[in-house]
Amino acid sequence: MTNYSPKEIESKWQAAWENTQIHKAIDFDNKPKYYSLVMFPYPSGDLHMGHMRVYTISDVISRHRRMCGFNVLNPMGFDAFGLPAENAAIERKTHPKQWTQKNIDYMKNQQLKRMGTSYDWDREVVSCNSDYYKWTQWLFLQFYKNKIAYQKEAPVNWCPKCQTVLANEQVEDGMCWRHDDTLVERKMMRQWFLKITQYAEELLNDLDKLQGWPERVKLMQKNWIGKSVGAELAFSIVGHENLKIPVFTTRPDTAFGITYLVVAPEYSLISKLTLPENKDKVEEYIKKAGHLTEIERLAENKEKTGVPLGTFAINPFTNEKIPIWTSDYVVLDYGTGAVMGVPAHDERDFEFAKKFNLPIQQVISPDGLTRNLDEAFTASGIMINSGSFNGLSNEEGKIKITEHAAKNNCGSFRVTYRLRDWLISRQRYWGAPIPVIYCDSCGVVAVSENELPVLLPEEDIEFTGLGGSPLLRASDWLNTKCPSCKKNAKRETDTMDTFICSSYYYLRYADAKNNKEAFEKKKVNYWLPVDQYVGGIEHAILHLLYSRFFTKALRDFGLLNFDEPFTNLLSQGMVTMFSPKEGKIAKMSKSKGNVVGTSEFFDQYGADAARLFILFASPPEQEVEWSTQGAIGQYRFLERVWRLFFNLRENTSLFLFDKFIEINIEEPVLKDLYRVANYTIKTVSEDISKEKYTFNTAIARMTELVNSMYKFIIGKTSYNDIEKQVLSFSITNLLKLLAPFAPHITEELWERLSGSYSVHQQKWPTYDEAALITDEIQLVIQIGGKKIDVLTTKKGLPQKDLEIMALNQERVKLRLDGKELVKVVVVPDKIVNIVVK
RNA sequence: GCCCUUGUGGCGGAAUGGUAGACGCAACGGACUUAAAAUCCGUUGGUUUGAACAAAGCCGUGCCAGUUCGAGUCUGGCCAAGGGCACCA
Repeated sequence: MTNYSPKEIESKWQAAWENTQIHKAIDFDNKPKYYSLVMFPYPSGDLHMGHMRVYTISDVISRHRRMCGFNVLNPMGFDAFGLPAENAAIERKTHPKQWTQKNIDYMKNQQLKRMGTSYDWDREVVSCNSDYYKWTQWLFLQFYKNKIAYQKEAPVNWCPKCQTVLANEQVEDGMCWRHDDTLVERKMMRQWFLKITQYAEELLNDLDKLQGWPERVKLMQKNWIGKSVGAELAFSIVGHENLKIPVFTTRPDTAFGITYLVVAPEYSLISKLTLPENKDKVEEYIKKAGHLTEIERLAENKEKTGVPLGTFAINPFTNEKIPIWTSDYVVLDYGTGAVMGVPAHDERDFEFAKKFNLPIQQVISPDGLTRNLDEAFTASGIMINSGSFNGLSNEEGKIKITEHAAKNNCGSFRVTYRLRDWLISRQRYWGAPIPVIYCDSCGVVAVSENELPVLLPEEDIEFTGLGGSPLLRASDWLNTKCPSCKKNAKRETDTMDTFICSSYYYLRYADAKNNKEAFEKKKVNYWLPVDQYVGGIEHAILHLLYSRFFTKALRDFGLLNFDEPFTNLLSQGMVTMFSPKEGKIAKMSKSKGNVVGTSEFFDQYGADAARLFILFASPPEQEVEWSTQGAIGQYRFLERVWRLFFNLRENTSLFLFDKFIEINIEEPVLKDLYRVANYTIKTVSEDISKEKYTFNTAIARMTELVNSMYKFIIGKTSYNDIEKQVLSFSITNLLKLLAPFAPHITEELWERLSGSYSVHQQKWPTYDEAALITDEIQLVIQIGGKKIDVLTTKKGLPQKDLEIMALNQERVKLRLDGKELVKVVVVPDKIVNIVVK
């Protein structure tokens, strides 16, 4: 017997798989297709055990589905544009491209392949290569043509560390998502946006179609989209007969209680609406508000501030003059950028009115009475002080008031979303250039499709990190001719958010080498949607929302035929470990100083053991704490499998055997082993299915089978024919069941067992239903629901017999003495519960 | 503040409303060995009675109620931890 040497066999089989191309996905194959996808990584340079998890989960699924007879697409690529490469360039004076390429080579060959993953590398995509970003740019042009990409001047989030603007989704608690210590600043800038809000309703509604998504992810998206139903009311302005201020409200029922209006400091009409004598104060206020960081503006207990503009509006319901104010508690890009102030029934308005002594008019009451309010009354109630609407419930009032406003031309029903348009320009070099040219005579002109790609200039670029994007100084590149009038013009220097690249990579995999189009429609419609997507919860909104939006927009452009890109989603939990820096268990990451590298462990114990541990230690959605001790435990399990195999081969001339045993097995211990083997096939198959994905219990069941086999063979050196069959059956099927989890050791043992290649091309086993039937059961006897005794009896006895048997047990009799028997509940073959008084 | 999720041994975690703690880690004991490591076989929730390595009892799934013959599992309330949103009108 040789020793189990993972290092040797793992590299041997990795080479064999590559040479024989057994993981190739075939376009339009006869077998049913299965698209298994894992979120492609950013090539940061070094994967650690924390990264292993997602690839392992996805690989187990891919390998299992192949054995089940699917034509599996399991691709891999790199999300290769982005800031770290550029920052590395600034620090180390290398080019971002070289840095990125070096990292990709290392991750691909030294890490992903060594883990035993089964990717079809022929379909690799690298988003920073021009044969990929050409299509990123082409898609941008489609968005532009369809008026979904547009420019606007807007208050944007600026990260001083990234030196660029960020999308809303990329700001967390007022901090940059990449720098949780860096406050995002607010700036007014002219920027490129994608009109994701046009799809808000569909993005929300189609969440219901995503039966295979975790509820929490759908809920997060729902909250992010943030639909509110209400009304828009328009207010005339005293002295400006042709102007109106529209406001959005969810409480039109409180219209009679409006005592003022507030507009955002950035509101476009603000200077027009400001009286000369208020001008200085208002301008000063606007300036101050503009300088606040997001966190200061949103601070929870921040006292309300604001100044009056001096002009008045008319409340169309009461015909009263109400003052117009500006305050930073109103944000420009939600609703209409203006709100109606109803202090009696809104906490924020109440606070504002108290501070500035504005009138408070109660119009909703729980009991119909008016009283002095100490705080805003925000609950439901009856309408009062509301003219002809008095006495209505406020819910009815919402409808009646809006209808009334519509009739009088000062309002309508309206729905608003919290979702904002996606800001996609970035003031950085290492991204796909936005294919647009600025011409003094023609204005904004799109680069024509046959001029693509707009290549990133690579020569003579200096990375200093100062003075904005290096593209601003690449004069040969920057200065160009206008596509329409041929006069001198300048290129757009902003590049695209890298989330654009990752919003369609899963489509490109279907046709990765196509140099004529982004993808052939037929191929995309064949492979997509993705059957199983695996990735981290951190993309619950970001990448997953953007990709859903892309799919819907591309469908509307006629490029594909489906509504949702990812049918099933598995959000795996993070890998944690004790961090000495934080003094607690934390997500494994370089910055927290708690990473465990892959190479050392692979060298000593093998990728198979690492894969098993990471799957075994907890269910996939939960966190898992890395423990090298625990992983060694799985290495020991593999050694046990290895030794068991050679022990049996020496003593029983083990052979490939996967037929069911038809004759009745007499020997009870052997019969039980056969039952356990079949039970293992059943449960592992269930645990690995998409309804469960409980790889931890699947591995536990296989461990139990191995333990049972050890118990069976202990002290035995010779075996009869039927024993040889049962043992061969158990080993043959164990190797197949274990193959997706531990692909190398099973391949090696399979070759030794069968002399053939490959275990990964075997059919997934089925189990012998008859073997699972036992003729004895454990009957539990309870008194008042508490376990008293357990009897082993024949299966299928009548209820009455079980009851008599239970009542005759000594331990039962002892306890029933002097008590009154109320009733006996019998669950056949399971339990007898005796109820006493 | 609003919404969601999770609370089970020393630890990670198992349990279609029916024997709580599968499987693994750690710990301990035995066999093998000159010895150690490795391996194989066991023990391991707490507690009480008992001379006992015999045997038996009681308690136990965050806390308090409820439904049920029976609750880790279902319902309501509370506590704690984690996550999402947040001056969104």
